[in-house]
Amino acid sequence: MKTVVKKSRKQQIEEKATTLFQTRGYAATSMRNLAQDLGIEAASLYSHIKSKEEILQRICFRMAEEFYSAWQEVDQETGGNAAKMEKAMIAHIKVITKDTNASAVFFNEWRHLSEPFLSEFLAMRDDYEGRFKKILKDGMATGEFKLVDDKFMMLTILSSLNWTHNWYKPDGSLSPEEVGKRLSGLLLNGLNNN
Amino acid sequence: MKTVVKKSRKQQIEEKATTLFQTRGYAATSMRNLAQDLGIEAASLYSHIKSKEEILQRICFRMAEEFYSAWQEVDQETGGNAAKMEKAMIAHIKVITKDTNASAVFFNEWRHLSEPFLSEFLAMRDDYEGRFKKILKDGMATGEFKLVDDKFMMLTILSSLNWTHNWYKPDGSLSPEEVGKRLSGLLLNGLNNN
DNA sequence: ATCTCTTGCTAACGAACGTTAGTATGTTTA
DNA sequence: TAAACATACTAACGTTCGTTAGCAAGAGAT
Repeated sequence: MKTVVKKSRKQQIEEKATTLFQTRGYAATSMRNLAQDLGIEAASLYSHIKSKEEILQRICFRMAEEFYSAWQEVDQETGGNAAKMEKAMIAHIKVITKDTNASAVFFNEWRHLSEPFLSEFLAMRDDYEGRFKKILKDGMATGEFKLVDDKFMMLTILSSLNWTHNWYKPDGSLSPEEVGKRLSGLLLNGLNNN
Repeated sequence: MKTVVKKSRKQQIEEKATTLFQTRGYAATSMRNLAQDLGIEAASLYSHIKSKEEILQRICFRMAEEFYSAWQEVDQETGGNAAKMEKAMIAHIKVITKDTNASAVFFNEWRHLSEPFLSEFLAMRDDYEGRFKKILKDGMATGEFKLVDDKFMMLTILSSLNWTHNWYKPDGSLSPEEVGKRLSGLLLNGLNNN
């Protein structure tokens, strides 16, 4: 026996929109496209949502929240900075892989947010990136890490992590943890066989 | 004395469009936006170009050509696969940093190409990615590289490289070569201090 | 002097856009 | 049973979109 949890219409709209925004992009997705995919008229959407941009806002800020709450796991790590970095990378990957469509929208479509949401979004991103930089700086101070430009390094790490939404398949052989471990192993120890 | 090379109007249009496509996205950039930035009327654009999409096509395929011709340098490398990989990464970074705006369009807006251009574009991308995978496979066969999933590794490398267009500033302190060397050093040897 | 090329204009086209108003119907709650 | 809510409709709004037609003026080439 399985219990069917009924999704609210608003949630259904958000999910279809996420898929559409991911494949066609926010600006190239029309409300009529979205309505058609749901089998209703475009005007009917407005019984459930306030505007097209509201959908984008909800997607972007929900993802931001998920990245933030996943970080709690990282703060509990008491080992060294290498261990902490690995935890951070795995936590980050877990969030991305849980919903690759929403992640794609989060990473690619945020620029279509209007003010003040855009500024708020960018401030959160800066803060989040700062957390990675802090681990790097701490690890360099203790000698765990090589001395590199922390911003450069942070961008390299995050770009590798953030790209996973483009190729990760939930039905594939790799679990999110496994992907995170491999990525951290790679970035921390390199490809060369020493 | 300096010689002023007069740019054709078509070229000027392409350059302004590149900047606009990069900041607002292709779909969210209107021909009236573009015309206004050039100080003319939207209809006047059509004395020089056939369509909005033609501009996107020219940007995308010009960049593709540049990535391909930069690869010649890589094929001349006679050292090991680690050296070859470094050459490939530097060549790739050089192309990106030469025009970060066009690179951004190339990486983010190609999906708005219509057929048959979209298929042609994707085929080229597959081929290009295959070249990186080949170096990885060869290097793993000779024992230079650790045994990893070559596709996974290729995606990680290219995502790190391709993100540079987002932060590289030509007037900064790092030359393209320097960026490429640091990135390859990082990915080949890792961050850990051994 | 004529022709062609470049460059730009005004006016307008049909289509698509996001959104609102007003209404109807069935379902849940009080 | 009545009120409230959820859901969807038709019709239409004002705006913007990419693009075309037709015309005009200046520059360079023959």
